[in-house]
Amino acid sequence: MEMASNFIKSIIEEDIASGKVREIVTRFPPEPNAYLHIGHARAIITDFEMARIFGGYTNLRFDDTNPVKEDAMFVEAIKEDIKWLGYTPKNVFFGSDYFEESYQRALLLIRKGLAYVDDQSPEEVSKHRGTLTEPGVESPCRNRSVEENLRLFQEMRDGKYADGEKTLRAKIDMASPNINMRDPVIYRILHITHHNTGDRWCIYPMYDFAHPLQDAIEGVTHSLCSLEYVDHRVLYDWFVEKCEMPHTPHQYEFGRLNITNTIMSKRYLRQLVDAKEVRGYDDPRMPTLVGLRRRGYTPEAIRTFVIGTGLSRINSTVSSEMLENCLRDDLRLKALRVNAVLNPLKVVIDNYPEGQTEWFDAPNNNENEALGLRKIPFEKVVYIERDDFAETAPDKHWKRLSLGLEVRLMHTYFIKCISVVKDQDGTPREIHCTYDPETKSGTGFTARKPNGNLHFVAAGQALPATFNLFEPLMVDSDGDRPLLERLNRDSWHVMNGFVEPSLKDVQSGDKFQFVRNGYFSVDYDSRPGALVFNRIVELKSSFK
RNA sequence: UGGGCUAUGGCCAAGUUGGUCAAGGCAUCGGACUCUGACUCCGAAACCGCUAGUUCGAAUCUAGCUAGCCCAGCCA
Repeated sequence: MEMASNFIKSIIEEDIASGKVREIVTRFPPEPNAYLHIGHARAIITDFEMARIFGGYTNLRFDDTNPVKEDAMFVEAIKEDIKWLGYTPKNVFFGSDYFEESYQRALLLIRKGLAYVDDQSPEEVSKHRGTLTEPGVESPCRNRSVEENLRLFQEMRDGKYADGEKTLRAKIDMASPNINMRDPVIYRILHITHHNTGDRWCIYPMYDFAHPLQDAIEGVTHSLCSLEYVDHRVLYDWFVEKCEMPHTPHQYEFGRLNITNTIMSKRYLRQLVDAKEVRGYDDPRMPTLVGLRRRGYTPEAIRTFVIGTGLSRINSTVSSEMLENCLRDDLRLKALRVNAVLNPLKVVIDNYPEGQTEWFDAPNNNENEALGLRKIPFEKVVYIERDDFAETAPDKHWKRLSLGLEVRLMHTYFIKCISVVKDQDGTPREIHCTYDPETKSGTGFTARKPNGNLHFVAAGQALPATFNLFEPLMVDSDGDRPLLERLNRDSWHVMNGFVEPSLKDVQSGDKFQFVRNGYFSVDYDSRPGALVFNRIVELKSSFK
């Protein structure tokens, strides 16, 4: 699937047409402090696709300028997720690779009288910043001499000051209506060991200063980010210009991607894990890439979803059904369509010989012959879904089994229900049927129409299996109450049933369509003899 | 009158030298087909946030208005 027309693509096309840029270079700059989720997928896919479409390339750059928040463990996880999505960065860099250069550029700013060391405490800085409607007040340190600033900044670097004691600030405009321009802090003191640079530095650049410099150093042409950075763009441009960067990157912003009934913020996801409301970041109900992967989502489905939802300057909330549809679409012709009974009801076929097993050919995918055939067994005792039987048909639209009605067990025979054995409470324990040898599949029998086609599993050949069915962790319609209050605590249902024998040797991650039910993926915990399947999505159904 | 951004059917989203019926996807509702109530195939809905202008003609131009989102971390 190709990306449709969107405003960023148009900008790039114009830039190429006008000769403004020759090769497109983008970057994906995650901060290594969390697992990636499907919201990030939009950024990743946009960054990589934009470069790919125009024959350029994309760098992966870990934005590790704040050692208090970051963790090397996420570096590998993020690399893995990007690879899984199908992308390969041209280079893998770290923001910390540019600490020395950033430092030199800060020095340049100081020499040009465009940066100064401030002695104010964080509280004072905050107080003097002003408000949305009132200008800020200038720091008493604002007009220090270049020499003094140079000396102080050197001392900051040398570790003479404690955390928070001093900062380096850009000298811009304390009265700017854009608060980002009110002398933003560009270096802060942090006596902490950095996962990459160890104890080499105790001053670290802020995002607003570091990011444009990193982009410029790498030769990024189009620096794509989300809408909340619109107000930072003027600062971005200011730093590139004032620091005299030899290359001028440009920032473009697009809206974030949200999905209905899906929690997407780092904070909430962490909360779910910490509160043990889910089994970890790779819980199949989580919107993290590791969670979606475990659930069984394919990278292709995620890519078509992201590309299909388009790109604009609106923070959009796309229906989760769209994502589900992308998964079905991806697996429709790829997945083997096999039989699984999640909630079994025993069916005894009275007139079928005891101990006999007949093997029938069944297409693995009736829309894709290339996937071939497999054998499925038929026997005297089989299982069907409990939902596929009702003692008396509820209405004329009922296309399943009932007393006196005849249905086809797919790829085998018609069976007719003649009696029901019930438990004390009235629930059917088993039902008795007869089969009609005349109706054998493949013989071209057309004398009667069955009242439906049911999937089944022959009892003697059935493999026991566990099925995990999922619901959203929360529902949007629950309003604005705190997350943990509107959590759906019954979002994971476990069913125990059977699958057909052809599934004996499935491997973790294998995907199937369980006929008339949905798409399933073999869970990581699945073992031969103890199969575990996760339902990725249900099949659509017009059954009411 | 702080600054910035946005506004096209239920949800996304094309469309910007003004002019064939305002793409497409998801969802929804009908119908056909079917050895999956799946798939597939037909059919159905918007006058483009509002108002007033410019024009033979505007979603596309102008003015005013309304609504939503973002910004006061030594976070990113």
